[in-house]
Amino acid sequence: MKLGRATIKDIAKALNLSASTISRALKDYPGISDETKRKVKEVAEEMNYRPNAIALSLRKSRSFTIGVIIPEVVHFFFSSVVSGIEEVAHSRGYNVILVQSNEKLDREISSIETMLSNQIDGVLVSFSKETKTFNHFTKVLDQGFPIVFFDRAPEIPGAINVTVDDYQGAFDATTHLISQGYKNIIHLGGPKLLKISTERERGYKDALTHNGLDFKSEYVIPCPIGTVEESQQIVAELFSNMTVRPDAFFACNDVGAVGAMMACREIGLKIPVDVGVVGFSDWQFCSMLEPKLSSVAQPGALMGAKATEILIDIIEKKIDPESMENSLILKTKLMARDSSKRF
Amino acid sequence: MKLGRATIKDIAKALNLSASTISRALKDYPGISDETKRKVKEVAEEMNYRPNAIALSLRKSRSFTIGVIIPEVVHFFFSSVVSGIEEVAHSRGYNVILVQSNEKLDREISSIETMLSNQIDGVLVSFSKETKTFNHFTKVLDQGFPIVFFDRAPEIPGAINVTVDDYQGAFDATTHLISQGYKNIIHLGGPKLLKISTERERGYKDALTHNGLDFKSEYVIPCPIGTVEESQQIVAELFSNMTVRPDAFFACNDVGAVGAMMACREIGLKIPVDVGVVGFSDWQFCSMLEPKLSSVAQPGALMGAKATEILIDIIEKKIDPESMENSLILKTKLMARDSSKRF
DNA sequence: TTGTACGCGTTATCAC
DNA sequence: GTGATAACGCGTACAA
Repeated sequence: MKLGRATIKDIAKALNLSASTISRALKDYPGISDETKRKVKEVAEEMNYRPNAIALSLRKSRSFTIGVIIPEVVHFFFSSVVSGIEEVAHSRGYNVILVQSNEKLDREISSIETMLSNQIDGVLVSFSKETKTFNHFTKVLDQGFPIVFFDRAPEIPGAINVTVDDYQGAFDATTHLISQGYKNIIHLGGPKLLKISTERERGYKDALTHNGLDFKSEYVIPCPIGTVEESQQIVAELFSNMTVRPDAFFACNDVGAVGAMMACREIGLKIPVDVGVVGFSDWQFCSMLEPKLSSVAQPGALMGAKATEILIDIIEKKIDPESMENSLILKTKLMARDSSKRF
Repeated sequence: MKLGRATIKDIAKALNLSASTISRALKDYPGISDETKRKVKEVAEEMNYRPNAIALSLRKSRSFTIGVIIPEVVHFFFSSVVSGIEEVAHSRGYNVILVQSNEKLDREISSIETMLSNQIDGVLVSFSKETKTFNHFTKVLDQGFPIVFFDRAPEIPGAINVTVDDYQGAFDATTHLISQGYKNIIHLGGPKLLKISTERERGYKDALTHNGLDFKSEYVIPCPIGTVEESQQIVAELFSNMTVRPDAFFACNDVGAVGAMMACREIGLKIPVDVGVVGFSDWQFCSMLEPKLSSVAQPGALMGAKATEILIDIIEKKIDPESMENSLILKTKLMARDSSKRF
C-alpha cells in the first residue's frame, strides 16, 4: 500500500477473494453479486486503488498515448497547434507526450526511437529545418506505425499531411496589397528548404502576374535567420540601395513584417500611406502594434485538432490510411488591418 | 515481427537460445561469449528490435516520465517554462507528458489521477485560476508522490515551490517609474486569487511608500479578464472619470500594459512624455511595440529547468524533499525601454 | 457466483 | 556460458 499504490491483489487479500473477482467487480461485470461489488468498491476506495495503466498497456500493446514532435514550443503557432492536439487527445482519452527537436535532425530521429520504445500509439510530426531526408520516418511508416504530419510536411508517397493553404494565403495577401494600390511589392522570404516558404513565394508570384504586374526575382529577399533585427536591417539596406523604391512588403512571417515596419518608421515612411505591410501567421501581437499589422491567419489549433482526429481514427482503425485522402489543406484567412489599408 | 515489434523472445527463437541469454547479451553482461553477443546483436538489428519501455516500467515501477500540468500552452510564459522542462527532462532521460487544465479545477484533478494511473514518476504543476483548495495535491503528496510547483504555487506546508520574485519585480518597476518623475502611478492588477497578483501589488505599494509617495487603494484597478480590450476600456474610463490625472501605469502583465498604451494613444497622450507604462513578463512583442514597452522579465525557461532538476533529483533520491529548502525564488530583471524613460 | 491459469516483455535469481 | 523460473499488475478463457 506504499505510495497509495494498492493493486488488485491487495484488495483480493483484504477481502479473501481472488484477483479476478476484484477485477470483474470493479468493472461491473455481470455474474458478480451486488454484495461483493459493493464491498470491493468500498475497499478499493479506502485503499485508494488506482488501475495501473502501464500493466494495461503491456497487456493490450496499446498505451493510449500519442507523441508530438515539433521544432519548438515557444512559438505562437506551434503552441497553438499543441493546444489543439492536447484538447482532442484528452477528449478521446489519450495522453500527449511532447518532444522538441529544437530544429535538430538527430533529436528528431532519437525522439521517434524513444516513442516507439514507449509503445506510443502514433505520432504527430512537424519536422525540423535541418531535415532533408525522411528515411527515419518512412522506415517506421512502412512498418505500419501511424504518423500524421502537420504544417511542415514531407513529400513522401502515402504520408498523411495536414497543412494550411500557404499558396492561397500568400496569393490573397499579395492581391490585397495590389488592390490597395501598392505596386512595388517586396517579398521577404523564409527558409528555402521548407515547402511552406516556396509555396508562399509561389502565391506571391502568381498574384502579381495574375494582376498584370511583373514578377522580379530581385524583389524576393530571403530572411534565413528569422529575427526582427535581420529583416529590419535587410529592409533598411534595401531602401538605400534600390533604384526603384518599394512601396509594400509581404513577409513570410510576422516577425519579418515587424522588422520591415520598424525600418520604414526609422527613415520616416508612413504606414500605410507610403508603405503597406502584410505578415503571415497572425500572431497575437499583430493587433497590438501601431498601426495594427495585417496578416494571414493560420488556424493553428484547428490544424492540431484535425491532425489528432485523423491520427486517432487511424489508430482505432476507424479509417484506413491506405484508402483516405492523404492530405488535408486548411484555409487561411487574411486579416486586413491598418498596416495595409489605404482606402 | 509485425510492426517491427520484435521481442527478446523472437530473437531467442531465431537463435535457439533462451530469453535470458538474449537479455544479457544485449546489455553486454559478463559471462556471455563474444560470439553469442555478436550474433544476438546482429539478429536484433535485423529484426529491428526495440526494447519495450512499458515492460520495463512494469517491472521497475518507474516510467521515466514526468507530467506537466499547466493552465494553457498558448501563452508565452508557460510555453517558455515547458521548453525549459522538456530540455532538462530530455537530457536526463525522461519523457514529458503534457496536460492543460484550461484554468479548470476539474481538469486539474482528473489530470493528476491519470498521471498517477500512468505510473508517472513525478509532476510539475502550475495550478488553475479556479483552484482554491489543494486537497487533490496534498492527498497524493502525503502518499510520497513527488510534486514540484512553479509560478503559481500553493501555500501548503512542505510543498516545493519554484517561483520568481514577483514582489521585487514589482518593486523595481514601480521604483523605476518614480525615478523617471512619474507621480500618479496606477496599478492594473491581476486575478486576486493568485499569489503572484497580490505579491506584485505589494511590491507596487511598498515602492510607493518607500519613496515617500502615498498609496491610494483606488489607484489599484483589477483587470480580471486579462485582455487588451478590457484594460484599454478601463484605462479610457479612468481618464474620463478621475479627478487626479494618472501619469503612469504599472500593469500586472504585458497585455494589460498594451491596453493602457492604446487607451493613452487614443486620447492623444504621448508615451513616455505624458504617460509612462511598464508591464510584467517581458513577452516577445514588448520590443516590437512603438514605443518599445518596458517590462519585468521573468526567466521562464530557467524556471522550468530548475523545477525539473529538483523534481528529478527527488525522484532519483539525490535529494530529500524533507530536508531541503522548500522554495526557490528566481530573480526578475527590469527591462527599461522607451515606454517609461523620460530622461 | 467465484477461482485458476496464462500471457503481455523484461530481468533478477538460482541452477546447471 | 547458458537456461529455467518468477515477478511486475491486469484481464480473460476456462473450470468449478
